[in-house]
Amino acid sequence: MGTEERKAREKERRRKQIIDAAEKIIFSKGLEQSTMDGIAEEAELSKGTLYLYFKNKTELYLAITERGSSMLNARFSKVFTSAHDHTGIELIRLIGETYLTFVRENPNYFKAFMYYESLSDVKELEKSEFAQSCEENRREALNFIIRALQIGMQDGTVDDSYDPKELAVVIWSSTRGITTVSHMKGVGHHFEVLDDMEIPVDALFENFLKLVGTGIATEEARKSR
Amino acid sequence: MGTEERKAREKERRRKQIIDAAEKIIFSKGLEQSTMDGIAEEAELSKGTLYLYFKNKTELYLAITERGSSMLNARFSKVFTSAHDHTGIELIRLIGETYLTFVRENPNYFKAFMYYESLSDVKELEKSEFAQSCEENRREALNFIIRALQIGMQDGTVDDSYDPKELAVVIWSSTRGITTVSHMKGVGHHFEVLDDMEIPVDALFENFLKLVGTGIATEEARKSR
DNA sequence: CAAACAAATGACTGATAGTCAGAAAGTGAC
DNA sequence: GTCACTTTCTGACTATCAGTCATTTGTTTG
Repeated sequence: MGTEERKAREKERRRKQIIDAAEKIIFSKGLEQSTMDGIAEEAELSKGTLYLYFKNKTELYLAITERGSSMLNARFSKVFTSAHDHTGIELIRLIGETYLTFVRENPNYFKAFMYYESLSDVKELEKSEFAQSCEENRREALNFIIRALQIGMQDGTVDDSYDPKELAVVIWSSTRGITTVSHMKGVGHHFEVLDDMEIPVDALFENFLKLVGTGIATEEARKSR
Repeated sequence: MGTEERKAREKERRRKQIIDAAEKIIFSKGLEQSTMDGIAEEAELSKGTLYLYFKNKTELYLAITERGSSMLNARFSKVFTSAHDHTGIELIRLIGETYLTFVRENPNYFKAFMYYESLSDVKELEKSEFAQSCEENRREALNFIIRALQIGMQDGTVDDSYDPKELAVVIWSSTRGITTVSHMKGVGHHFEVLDDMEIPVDALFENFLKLVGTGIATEEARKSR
């Protein structure tokens, strides 16, 4: 009998329903301004039920974060599956573009990422399945970059004097910095400097790609531009 | 009569006294776990008094953030005043090192920076003198980088095909990414990947510098390494 | 010294995260 | 169909804490 299965499925559906409601509320008002009562109402459930599915408010927000991070990874994955004839350095560029596009299209998920990274109650996080999954996604994302770099070192478009793992982390981190800034610019007040200087996000990203591109290119690749 | 002056001075002292207490409490327990009552007790004042000096809890934390950002800028400033015989690219390296060292020595201030950047209630921030000052500091920090780049373009250590302003923002942002990651590694749970891969923060930073160094170097500078 | 002003207090209020005893719904055996 | 049992859900309740404000305490000045 598939009762067990069905139960599990229904539990999943409830979970999704709650996350959906939470997203709707939190994405529109921000985490602080959102109440569990409000989310419960949106989900057409009582507050108590929310706590049957999520340990607390943070955990619920982490579920949203996890959803975002999985969406992002799915896009990274697509870069590899849908584009076979690219050089390593092109793949790196594509990954960067994918990231930036994601942040532009989903500023709220990125905000969730930022919140997640600002948490530091280690014990809380260690226990959370969602946080675990976020870490797993991060690991996977890094592997995409490592793969791209290795491809580049094979096809001669990436300087192989770097350790691919170390370089991957560097690229990942610095890209994260760029996306953070471009996110903040969208969100207002922050980084008025960019407006003062009249620097559009695109120019920022292009310069970053030029910098990274030049920085990791092989001698030959640099010359042939 | 210097009564007015003395009053102003005393007001400043109270302010400082409150920020000191807030720092002590918040740095030890984290923002969420800290209460205004607790801070008031530490400051040997009543809660009401806190609100005479700071509009709300966030504003008080912003004051701490501002303090941190000023400390950081003071260090940047020192790079320029205490080291005259450096090339542009060396200055860039020194600024990066200064930043990273600051984050290592003051993870709590950096955490405050991260919190600040996660805020997005624009109206709140626009009104805050502390947020304004943080933005001013950011502007100043960027100017240090721009100056270093211009020096480098003059002395031939930095590729002058970049726009110095744009490049400065790129360097600032990506460095921010690196420091964020190195901060997170210190704080635990986050970025276990780094441990798995056995990548120390120093290696990360060295690679980043190599990347940026190569990326912005002039043809000649690259050859002469 | 007393009136006027300024600074500080802490009891109070409102909001809300999180709990829990009990209601409602579902399940399955007879 | 109904009864005993399990699972899911509910919403009133509690504890906590940010922020307020009427009152008190301290200071200045004519």
